[in-house]
Amino acid sequence: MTRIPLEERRRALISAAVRVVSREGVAAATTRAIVLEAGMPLGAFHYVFDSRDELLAAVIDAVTEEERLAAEAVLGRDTTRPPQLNDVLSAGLDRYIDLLVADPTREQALFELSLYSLRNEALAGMAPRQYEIYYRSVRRSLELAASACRHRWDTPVDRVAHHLVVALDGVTTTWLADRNTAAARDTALFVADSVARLARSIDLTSQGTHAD
Amino acid sequence: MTRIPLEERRRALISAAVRVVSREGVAAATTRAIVLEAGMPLGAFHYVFDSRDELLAAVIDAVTEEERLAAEAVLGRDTTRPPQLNDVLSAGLDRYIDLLVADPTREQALFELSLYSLRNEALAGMAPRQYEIYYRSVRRSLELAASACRHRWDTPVDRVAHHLVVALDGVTTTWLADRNTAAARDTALFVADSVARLARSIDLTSQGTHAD
DNA sequence: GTCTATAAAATGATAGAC
DNA sequence: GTCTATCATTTTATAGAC
Repeated sequence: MTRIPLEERRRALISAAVRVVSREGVAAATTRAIVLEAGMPLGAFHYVFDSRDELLAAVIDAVTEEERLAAEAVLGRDTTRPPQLNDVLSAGLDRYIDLLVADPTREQALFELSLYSLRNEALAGMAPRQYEIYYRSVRRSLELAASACRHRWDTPVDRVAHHLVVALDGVTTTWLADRNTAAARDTALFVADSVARLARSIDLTSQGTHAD
Repeated sequence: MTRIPLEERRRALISAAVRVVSREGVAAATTRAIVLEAGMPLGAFHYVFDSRDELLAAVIDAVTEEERLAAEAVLGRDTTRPPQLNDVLSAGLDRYIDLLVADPTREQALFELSLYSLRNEALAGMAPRQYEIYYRSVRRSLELAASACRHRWDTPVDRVAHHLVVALDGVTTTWLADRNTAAARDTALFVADSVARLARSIDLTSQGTHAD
């Protein structure tokens, strides 16, 4: 038969695994289900990966990278460019909720993979790395947002980023459970206002939202 | 052999399942592992439950009730009774983080069970019920806290409770991944201050934290 | 009711023909 | 390299002896 390059097969298997995990969960992502999704024979799996866990590690890396790109697209660029920082943050959070509602199983898969890695010694260290990337990505977006609104962060931006990732995670897990979109958006607005208080205007030292 | 009452056996199996799920995760909580933990023969499992999923549903109910009691103990009663609402909230959140750090696998198990129920039709409806209980429990604690501090909530307390459950969930998932306790406590403080702004003093209409 | 033995199905991984 | 066939385990659930 025609030989398929190793890298191509690897990408195909990771891509198939992402779809299966998202659609049916980590538990259902068996080697059989994955190769079926990829249209490969079962034996082909071990051309590339030594074990299922080795594939899942690659899957975590792949979805983390996708999530990073999505986060920067959602929080980073803003077409309307409103002057108020809380409006920028609120718009970003609202767009994240749009993504969540549009594809709930994807966000659920991220949590399942993260929790799975915490239970598995072979995947130790994946979760801290995954979240380090989230923090960095959100921090970068916060710096851009403040800059665009002519604000500066009074609180170290690392801490602000941590607050925001906590809020994103919490909104996601609660919405996945209760599907109350109105409540999620209401909390997003509260978070945007609260976080915006941690910055002040560059232009006028005594103006803008005061710190206390 | 001596006959064991059905209810007693049921309690023993649920209790054993809680320990196994907490210690090793939902995936490892097989019927074999559970009856081994309970010191029963494999066949005894089906005296009580028709299936593994039926047991897991009972487990979710049990841990949700335990979590409700823990939440009210943590956020509700406060021995020092400080006058400032943000201090009461901050102390409550700090005590929750103490519990999380002391027994991380327990909190992880709650998420695993919740996500598992979302993937399984036989357990449909468990997650919304679980979170409804959390919301009610936190709302009750918020009412007590405000009352003790002679404050009233400007925002409907249902919404405040939702904000707080989001924060608790987010602090938990991020800490489980990165184990950064200092960052978790820092965000807890930020949440306490932000949430406290949603209430104002009963005594003086124009005093207390203003709403905007 | 109790519990051993086993059925029936699914899984990760591999052997071996081509 | 490719892929079928199969191994060895593990799983839920049940049958049947006592």
